Amino acid sequence: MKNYFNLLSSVQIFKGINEPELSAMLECLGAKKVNAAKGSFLLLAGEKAENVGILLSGSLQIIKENNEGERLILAALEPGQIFAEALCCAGITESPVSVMSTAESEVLLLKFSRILQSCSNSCEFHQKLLGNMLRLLAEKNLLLQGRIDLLGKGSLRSKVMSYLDSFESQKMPIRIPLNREELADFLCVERSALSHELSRMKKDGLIDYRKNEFYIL
Amino acid sequence: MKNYFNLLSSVQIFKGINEPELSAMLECLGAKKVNAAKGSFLLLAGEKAENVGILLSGSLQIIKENNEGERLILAALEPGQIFAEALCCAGITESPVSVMSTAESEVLLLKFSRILQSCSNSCEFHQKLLGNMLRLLAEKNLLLQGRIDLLGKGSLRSKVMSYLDSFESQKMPIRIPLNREELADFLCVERSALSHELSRMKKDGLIDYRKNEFYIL
DNA sequence: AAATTTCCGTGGTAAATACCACAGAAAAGA
DNA sequence: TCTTTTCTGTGGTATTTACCACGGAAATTT
Repeated sequence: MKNYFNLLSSVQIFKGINEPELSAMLECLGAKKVNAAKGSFLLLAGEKAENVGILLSGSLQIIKENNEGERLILAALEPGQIFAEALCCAGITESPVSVMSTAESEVLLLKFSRILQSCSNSCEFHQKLLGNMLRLLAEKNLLLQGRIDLLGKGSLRSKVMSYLDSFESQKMPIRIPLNREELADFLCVERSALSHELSRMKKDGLIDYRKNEFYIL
Repeated sequence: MKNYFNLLSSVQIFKGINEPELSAMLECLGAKKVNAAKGSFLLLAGEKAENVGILLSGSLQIIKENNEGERLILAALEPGQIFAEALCCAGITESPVSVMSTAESEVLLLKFSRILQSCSNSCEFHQKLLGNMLRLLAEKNLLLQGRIDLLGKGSLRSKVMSYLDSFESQKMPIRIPLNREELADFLCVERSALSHELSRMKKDGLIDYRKNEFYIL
């Protein structure tokens, strides 16, 4: 497990916990490393999530199938990210989503019940762990809230402005990390409709842009 | 404080904690009851939230002002509901929202730092409290996620269907708790556009409804 | 460099939704 | 009961967005 220390120490859920403590904790938490072949599932919709997962290597997708059988990709996970934490914390008995490995992946599973209960060794870092967990959930909460604000905007134009405003703290050539198609997906609109609106906004003197460098005027 | 025991025991954050334990915990948590006059603010945008609030009586609104100075009401709280928990847990130093009392209100404030640290009395119910907190945040998380799914739907028709589907476990006359205007707000569309689409859906044989009783056909 | 692929803007049309106005139904009050 | 107010549906028009098709720019590959 030690070869993953660098990665694990960068995982938000273990923030502020250093190596010797971490090793003890992993023991406490019933950590189990599993390998997932490409195309295999770490969690199926309908199951109960008993473990919080940490992706060590490879890649995962969080997938939701609607009643028409269409697969919607809710998120693509990279190494270091965690999954199923909200399901565990909420005690959901029938997961609405599945987790699929999209490559040969290594995953660390932590028993959620052990996260909650202070372990028999009563290791002093449970508190830190719980604080981290709270912070993670709360941050995601605020992130989701922001996304709802944005999606609730009536017009495509205000969605774009909201999106750009979310970078407000930074200096002006705003370099957005999404290409047009990804931005359109994020704003839940058509790519070409987005392009149309962007050029209208440029014509109206609201913004300027070249590829993914934007300026609010 | 005792006169609020019935209310407090129904507050999710105290679920599973009975009266004698609760009294001790409130001490632990530095609970402080404050009265808020109508129109006064319990938290201002830009401040740091240090306390988790529980509304005992009266009513509160969570308000966000955008850069055009328009006030958007994010939520209206009723007695028994809590607020500022996500801000506290995420350690946000500049709240993006304000909390205003819209009536003569009584509020219980709990120091967040005390929630996190196991208190000197090391009362055994901190663990339960933390578990409740995790659950609350996670449930809200999933709720928000569902709302994003819905808002991301392209058409008004699929928004309506998503909304109705969310009641799927229940038997058929689905009684929705919102009137047309509120439903329109929730779906982020115009009320009259919603009415138009509803009657089209009825004409197309997808649904039937009378006032707020709906049937999926 | 040439060829291929991906990305992006644009025109035009169809469809969806917003917006306005109004009227009847239902609910609340007097 | 009568009045008043709120809620809901509907018609009509304006606006917005989706959708399709295409071509040029930029990046990638050969």
